[in-house]
Amino acid sequence: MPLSKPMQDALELPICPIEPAAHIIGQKWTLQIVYFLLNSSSMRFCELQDRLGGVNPSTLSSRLKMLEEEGIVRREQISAIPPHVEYSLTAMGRDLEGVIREVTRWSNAWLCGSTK
Amino acid sequence: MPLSKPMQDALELPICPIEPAAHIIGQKWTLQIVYFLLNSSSMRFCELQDRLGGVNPSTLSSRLKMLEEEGIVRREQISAIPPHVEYSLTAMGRDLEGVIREVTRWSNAWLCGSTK
DNA sequence: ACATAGTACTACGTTTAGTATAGCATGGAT
DNA sequence: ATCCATGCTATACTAAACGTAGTACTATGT
Repeated sequence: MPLSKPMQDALELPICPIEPAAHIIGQKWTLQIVYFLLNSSSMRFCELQDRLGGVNPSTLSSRLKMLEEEGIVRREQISAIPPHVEYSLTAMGRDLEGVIREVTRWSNAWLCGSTK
Repeated sequence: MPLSKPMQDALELPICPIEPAAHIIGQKWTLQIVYFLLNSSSMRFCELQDRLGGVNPSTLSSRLKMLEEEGIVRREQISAIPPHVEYSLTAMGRDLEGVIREVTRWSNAWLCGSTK
């Protein structure tokens, strides 16, 4: 049954419950970044840059900053020699595994479908 | 030495299997459009516009066109009176339900967590 | 006949997001 | 001192999304 909304729709159009998530996921590179971090526990900036195949470093930088602010990615300065930075997923980020799994399934079924 | 790049790295960078899906999903409004169409079997242009809360009609138009080309959305001209257009999901689009379900779960767990 | 309203858009000009390319800062190694 | 690697930032450009307005069609009211 399609959700029919009576009279109060102007005031409170049924809020789309995925809107805040869509705001994060619906940005370029977010899903791919999470995908790679899920598979490798931690990665460096340049490593991500290589894997993502041609993302521009400004975009990657701001995307990682946003994901850190949202609590999805953790940034750690490693003071070893040579010092560097490692990015990994928080619990919140790791919990996106279900989303990634479903996206992968759908992608394999309908987009990369030739090898099903 | 960190990963030195011989000559064949272009050949064997593990391709990200969600890239084609991310290209579709990682565009503004796509997830919300699919969410609403999953819940209502078919919707009109203006109805989507209202529910999405302030999407610009050019963007909605091009997004629907893209989704139709990808095989996710079906567009039907209804020749009743008054004539209008109805948008609905194809089988490919309906199969995104698992993705939407996981996104909803994650969103409720971490973003809208206070309520529900 | 003419204006008004609903539906589904398109057109125009502006802002924001993302891009290509280059360069900077730090810390070894040579 | 010079070179390289890492992790970015800076600059200038293009593409995506935006707000607002308007068009084309049909129907309905005056």
